[in-house]
Amino acid sequence: MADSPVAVSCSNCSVRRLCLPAGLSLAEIDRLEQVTGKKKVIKAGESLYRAGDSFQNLYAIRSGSFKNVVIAADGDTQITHFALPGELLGLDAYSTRVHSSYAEALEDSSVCLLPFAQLEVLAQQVPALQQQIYSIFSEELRKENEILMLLGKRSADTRLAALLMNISSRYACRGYSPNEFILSMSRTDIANYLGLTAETVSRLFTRFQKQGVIQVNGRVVQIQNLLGLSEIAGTHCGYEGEV
Amino acid sequence: MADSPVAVSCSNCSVRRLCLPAGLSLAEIDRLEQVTGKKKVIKAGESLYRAGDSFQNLYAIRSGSFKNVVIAADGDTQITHFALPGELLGLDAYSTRVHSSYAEALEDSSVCLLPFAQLEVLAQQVPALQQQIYSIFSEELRKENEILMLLGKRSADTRLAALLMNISSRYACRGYSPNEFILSMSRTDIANYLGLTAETVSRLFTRFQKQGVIQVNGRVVQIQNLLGLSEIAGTHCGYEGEV
DNA sequence: CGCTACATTGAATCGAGTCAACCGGGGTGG
DNA sequence: CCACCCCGGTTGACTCGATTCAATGTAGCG
Repeated sequence: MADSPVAVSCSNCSVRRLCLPAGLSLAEIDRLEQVTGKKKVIKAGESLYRAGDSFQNLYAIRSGSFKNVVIAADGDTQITHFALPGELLGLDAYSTRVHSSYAEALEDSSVCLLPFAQLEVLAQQVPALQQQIYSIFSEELRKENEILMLLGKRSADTRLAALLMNISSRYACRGYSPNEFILSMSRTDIANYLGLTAETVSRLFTRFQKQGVIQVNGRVVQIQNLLGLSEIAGTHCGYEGEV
Repeated sequence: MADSPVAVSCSNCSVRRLCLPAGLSLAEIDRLEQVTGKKKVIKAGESLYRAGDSFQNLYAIRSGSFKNVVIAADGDTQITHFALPGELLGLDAYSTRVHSSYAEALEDSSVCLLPFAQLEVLAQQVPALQQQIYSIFSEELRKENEILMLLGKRSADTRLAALLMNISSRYACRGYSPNEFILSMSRTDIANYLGLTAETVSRLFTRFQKQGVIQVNGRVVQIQNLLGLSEIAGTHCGYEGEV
């Protein structure tokens, strides 16, 4: 929401290190910027795309955060990802040409539109971009594997601790404090993502607080004992090397 | 195991429809075959690659089946995928250049080696191949999302029913009977994949049998009431459109 | 001011895990 | 050839973590 109306450019974007331009030369970034002209602002609670929408763009988050949600045939939902600045949304729609999930802003946010048809052509000409796209796809797969491990094998407290570690380290990557942050998602969202109920998540927050590993006040979280938290997470700290 | 020693070629491969050549012209497949020369046979229980191995190849399954397993810091494992002929293994290692998971043959199997460095160069020249690679990556992401839903939200019986539906439909895609098949994985593997214990899986098999939806004898499964099974799976049949 | 949505807390329930015993087939070695 | 063991699978009894249901608290907003 605090975005000035200046032209969008990767070269002065604060998350370029984490985003599509990573690993590209200045000349290559120049060419990329011819594709990434448009910016879009999304208010908290609004959708960037919906399940069923035709696939046109990838979206690179400039600021804010999103939840990515898949919907089962019976209407049940599962949050698969909390996305932060620098991350790409919409990758899973490429093969079917239709979005099978939706992305909803957790706070007022802004994104770059990346028309995939154009991006594809450019990647054909710029090997480094091609490689970066593969890299992002591959990294997404690796991250999903970590979450599978969390949902398949871990107890409730381990799951929540791992999520907190993960968010903390991703904020740190983006230059924010790893020890104090505001969760942009509700307890219900956290519970959905972790395969738990909101009640369980709430109880865990108060338990962690009693144990002295964190301090919670609504959505404001301070980590007071990072080591303790990582022990609860079982050294699966932030599910390792997450961005 | 039943593979003759003829040269590997995509054009006469029974799973080319499901694999990398899908959507390529004959001329393009010709070029692809210059990259995919080598075949490798893997015996049941052996690894195709291990966690920590450097990333050199993608592997396309010609025959047999594999489990893909991620390993946590504490040694705990999670099967993320049961892979069948036509599917690609190793995609998640691209970004780090190191395999973070391992792939183990569930039965005697054979694979094509796809040196990624060469594949990448070829994809740069052949847009249809480029698109097929994106498509496979994207499809993998979509499939993982379905599994997340399964692990995050579903009861034990729903999980197993969904897996059976999934395997059934994937066999059907490959020209085998959807109603009678031999599971190539152990109960323990199924349990690990579904986030359950072997005991629970075993109990479910006998319960499904008592309910008359399937007939089980060790690893031989006959589906007797597909509709009933899909109802237990909650219409999340085979987690939709799986290959 | 009161409505609504989100969050917390408590008590009771239940699904799946744990622990342990047992079965049966296949391979090994005496 | 048979005895034995080992491993995968099955079954039962008990336990426990997380859900469910319900009540209460709290903050933001028209």
